[in-house]
Amino acid sequence: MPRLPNSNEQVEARLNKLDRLRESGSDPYALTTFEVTHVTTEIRENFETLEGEKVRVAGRLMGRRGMGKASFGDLQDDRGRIQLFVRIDALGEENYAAWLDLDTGDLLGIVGTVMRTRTGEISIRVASWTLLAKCLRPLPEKFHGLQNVDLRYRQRYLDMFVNPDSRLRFIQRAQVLRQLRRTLDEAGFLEVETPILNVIPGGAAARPFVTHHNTLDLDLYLRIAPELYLKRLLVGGLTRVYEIGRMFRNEGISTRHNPEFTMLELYQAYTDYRGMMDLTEKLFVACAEAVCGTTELCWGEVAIDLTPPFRRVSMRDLVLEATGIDFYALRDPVELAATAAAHQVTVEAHWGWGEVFNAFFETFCEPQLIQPTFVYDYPLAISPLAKRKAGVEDIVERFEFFINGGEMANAYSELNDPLDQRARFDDQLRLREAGDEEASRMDEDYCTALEYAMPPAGGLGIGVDRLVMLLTDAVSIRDVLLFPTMKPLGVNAPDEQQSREGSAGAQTQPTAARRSLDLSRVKVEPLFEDMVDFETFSRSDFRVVKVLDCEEIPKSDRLLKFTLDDGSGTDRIILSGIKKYYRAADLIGKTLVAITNLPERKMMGIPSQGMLISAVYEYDGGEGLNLLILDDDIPVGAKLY
RNA sequence: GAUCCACUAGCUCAGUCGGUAGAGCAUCUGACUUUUAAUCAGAGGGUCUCGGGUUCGAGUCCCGAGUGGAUCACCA
Repeated sequence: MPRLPNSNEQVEARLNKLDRLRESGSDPYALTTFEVTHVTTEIRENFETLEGEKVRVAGRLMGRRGMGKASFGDLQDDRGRIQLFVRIDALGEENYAAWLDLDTGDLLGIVGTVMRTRTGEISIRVASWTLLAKCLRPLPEKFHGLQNVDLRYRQRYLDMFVNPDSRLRFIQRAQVLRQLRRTLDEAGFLEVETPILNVIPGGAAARPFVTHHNTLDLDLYLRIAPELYLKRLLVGGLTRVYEIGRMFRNEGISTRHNPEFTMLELYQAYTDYRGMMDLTEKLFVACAEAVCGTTELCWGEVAIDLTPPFRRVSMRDLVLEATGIDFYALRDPVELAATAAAHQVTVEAHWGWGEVFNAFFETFCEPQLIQPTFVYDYPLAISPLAKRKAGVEDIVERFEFFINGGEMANAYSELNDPLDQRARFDDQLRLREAGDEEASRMDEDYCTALEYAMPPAGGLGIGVDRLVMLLTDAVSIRDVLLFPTMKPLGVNAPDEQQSREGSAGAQTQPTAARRSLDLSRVKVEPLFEDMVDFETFSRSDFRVVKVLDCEEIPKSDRLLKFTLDDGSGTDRIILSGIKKYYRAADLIGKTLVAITNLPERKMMGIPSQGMLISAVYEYDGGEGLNLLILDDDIPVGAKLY
């Protein structure tokens, strides 16, 4: 019987070593401290002064090369590796034997002197060592590391100590965050924190995650953007604010999207989107120099040159250049539709000029924006929080910043006209009512804030994960997230969670129908080929009914007797042959569907007034059946069409 | 959500035409007092992701499921 799940002979061998250690009185998990005087990289960098000196280092044993009465090992700490040199005559026979019993992955404290080997490798001659924690599982292959991307994400801790690139990437991520803060702090910005739990998710067009506060009995949303809170702070008198934090959007996952991601948003009073372009340049250059030491980068197959100034071009000019169409001169709806059709741009029914203009940009221009490019002057229709551009109808002062065909930043001259803002929210509400789930919601308090006057300001949002991807040459956003969102495996899988909750007592249904089915074993009846006309169909009266009482018919092994409320005020009795699928008591109070205008029929001497509707199918050779159980909110007597 | 691809030992990967499951690293045993992807000799280790089907016989062919990856859609 293995002592650990997912055990194997290698795990057992390590467990046996653990047993021997404990029997000999040294518990490898008992130590609490170890004094460390140096890290590995320091020793290598300062070898001249440290040679022959005593050092104390700690880390993980990664490689071992035994030579009989002497042996080598590689000790890895958070900065790098250093070689250990161990000799039997330094440790004594017993202690040397214990050293040989160590495994790769074990965490060690080392005391020794700095030396250089015959081949020139800077090493530590081990005088004594301590096992700080025993590693019970074998390490991935030492040369190739951990390649399986699934395992790298699910077991990031393994990935991090086995693949140096991975560890480096997260160190660089921290450098990016530090540099963003440093640059903004030096420019007089104040870092603030605004709520993640929002009553109204605003500031972007995205589907939110919903959660619930029990005490307030209130549905709350995880923020999709901090924008509306940060701009309230401008009203409050702060002139330069920023927030770096996690946003949550309930949307697809891709190499550039994760449901939770990190965004930098900042607002600066008394400037506009041109000021934000300058600041974007400054931030990108500062981060590139801090992390890469240069502004000439490589991202996958492409060379990216971040040397300022970055290209600035209007959306109008880009589309004109790519397609020959001047959207500023294409205001007629009929002409617009014809142009879209001619260019095979798919248009949705409710789209106006702005949406079509944007679709042209996205289709014909966006993928070509490889080198850093500010695209400015966006359609008003897709920018409900941005200020109108003077002199051009339906255009706002907004830019998006692109690198390698992807959006890296988004900025506006912020809309501070309270009446216009209110009208824009109203427009969004109309879209929402028309079914656009991502249209903004009205934020009454935000409108009120604007009524107290918000200074003219520029606002900027930067996708921090994408910036880190660029600076660390990562192809997938998951490579720059420590723990990217994954579907759970094993005990945490959704199916298992359900069955656990079920066995906890809340769900008592014993039926075969409730368990999850192996769909490959389900067979259903072929669809009918004979058609029924609508009139015939609509003469069948399907009604929502509630089970007032349900009892088993004593002498029948199939029948249950239902007393039903069908909304008519008179109880309806229906007998149904589903006893082997459901227990009578479990069905009391359920909301079901019955057909109520069938001729009365006696079963076991009792008249049955209709049929309850079930789903039937063949499962594994036998019959499968599920009664249609509806949401209890549906009113009794409601007619089904 | 759609399409394509992957899943074989702890890890990295082979596996031919459908015919007894392979290597390297790792592990275990032995040799070796300056190696560094140490070396040398030997041994053990497999629910071929899961469930069906075809077949005398399936890692291999077919169907379904799971997880992951890529592309597309979505993400103004």
